[in-house]
Amino acid sequence: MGKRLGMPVQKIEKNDFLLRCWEVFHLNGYYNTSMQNLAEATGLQKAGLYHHYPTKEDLMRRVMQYALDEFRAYVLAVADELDLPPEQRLEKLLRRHKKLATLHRRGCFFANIALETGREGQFNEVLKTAMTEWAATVGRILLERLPAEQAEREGLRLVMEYEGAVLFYKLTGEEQYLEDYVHRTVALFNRPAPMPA
Amino acid sequence: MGKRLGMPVQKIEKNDFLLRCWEVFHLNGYYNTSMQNLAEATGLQKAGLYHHYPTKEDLMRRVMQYALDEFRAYVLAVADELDLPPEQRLEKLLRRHKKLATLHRRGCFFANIALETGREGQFNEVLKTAMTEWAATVGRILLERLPAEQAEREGLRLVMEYEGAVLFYKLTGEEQYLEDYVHRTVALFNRPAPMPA
DNA sequence: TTTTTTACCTACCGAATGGTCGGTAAAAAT
DNA sequence: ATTTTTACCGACCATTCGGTAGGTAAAAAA
Repeated sequence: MGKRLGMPVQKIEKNDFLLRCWEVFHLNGYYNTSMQNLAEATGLQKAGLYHHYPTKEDLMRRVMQYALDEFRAYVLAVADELDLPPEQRLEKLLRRHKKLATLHRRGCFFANIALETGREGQFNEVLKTAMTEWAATVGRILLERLPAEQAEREGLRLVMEYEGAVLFYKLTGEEQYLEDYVHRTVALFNRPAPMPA
Repeated sequence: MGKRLGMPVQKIEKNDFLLRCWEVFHLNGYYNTSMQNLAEATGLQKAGLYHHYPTKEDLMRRVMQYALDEFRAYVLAVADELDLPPEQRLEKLLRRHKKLATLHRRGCFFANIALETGREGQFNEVLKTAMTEWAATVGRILLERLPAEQAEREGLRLVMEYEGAVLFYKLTGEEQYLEDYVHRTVALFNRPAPMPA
């Protein structure tokens, strides 16, 4: 697929490479992942990594961009499946995220890295983009059933609540926390919305 | 203050020691904190730390227990201030947690460590205790205004939403996320509770 | 007064860390 | 056919890592 030009035998496709790095970072966190770990996971040698990326931080930044792209394509894109009614779109979107979170029982990649690096951290820009975009996307779905201002607020609130649910899931291993979240969110949305002004 | 017996000149009080370690762990995370960092923060030498705690993991475990004790005494204890009406107790409790979260802009210590170490992590037991105890405490306050089952569910949900708000706060630095959370939570609680069955 | 116990230090260990250097081989460009 | 560009590797580097060994000094116990 898509051979790039001017290269001798490439051992691994770029997207495959980024995926494997993402898996390792997601599993171990940023600081607890070594370049050696990444080399083993991708089949390259450590120096091979440095040929493509000058530092670990740069590599991570690239991985985060990749994760954001995948997140958009796999989760957020559901919001544009306009053949479905908004309630079903919301549920489908939430279930996709749930599948990601439970994949290796690692929860939300962005939240993990955000809380690990945090305080004006090196990756805050991408992380901020991911989270706000997510909240905005949920808000956009809600817009079809709720007044504009309320939809936006509620989209943000739902994402917050979801991240909390993931935290409890990660701690306990109980998928029920996520399942309950999806249920009560969908239920909330299937009603005429008895929210306070 | 409480001199312990059978000791030569102690350089630092035990609680002061644990507090300083907690600060460092809270600021840098677990993996990104070295024993050297902790030594510098406490005024001891590295080997001095190992005299008191056999491994970094053991030390962290002790710090987490300390954090849990402080959390109980400073935040959760508010739930027992029965001279206040439950609404005010809830708000006071939330504001205390907010003060902790904004202290060094580091958010919730327990959530940070949970998401960093996670997957059947070394500290999950204490973390689970902290989080569920917190949710239960909020639920106990709500019990005075809501039916039992609903109070428990809502206590958990409020904690989840709070952790999500902290995540956004950490990413953006916007304290407003936390302030909004407190406002809408207290507002929600000051009404006759229009929750779905 | 001697012995024990404790708190802590200096100096060190092997392993792992992020990162560099100088190659090699193959495809592509000339 | 030659040169350039690229992907990658083995070996290495200084530093830091978690952790240990052996000692010193002082308070407490005997």
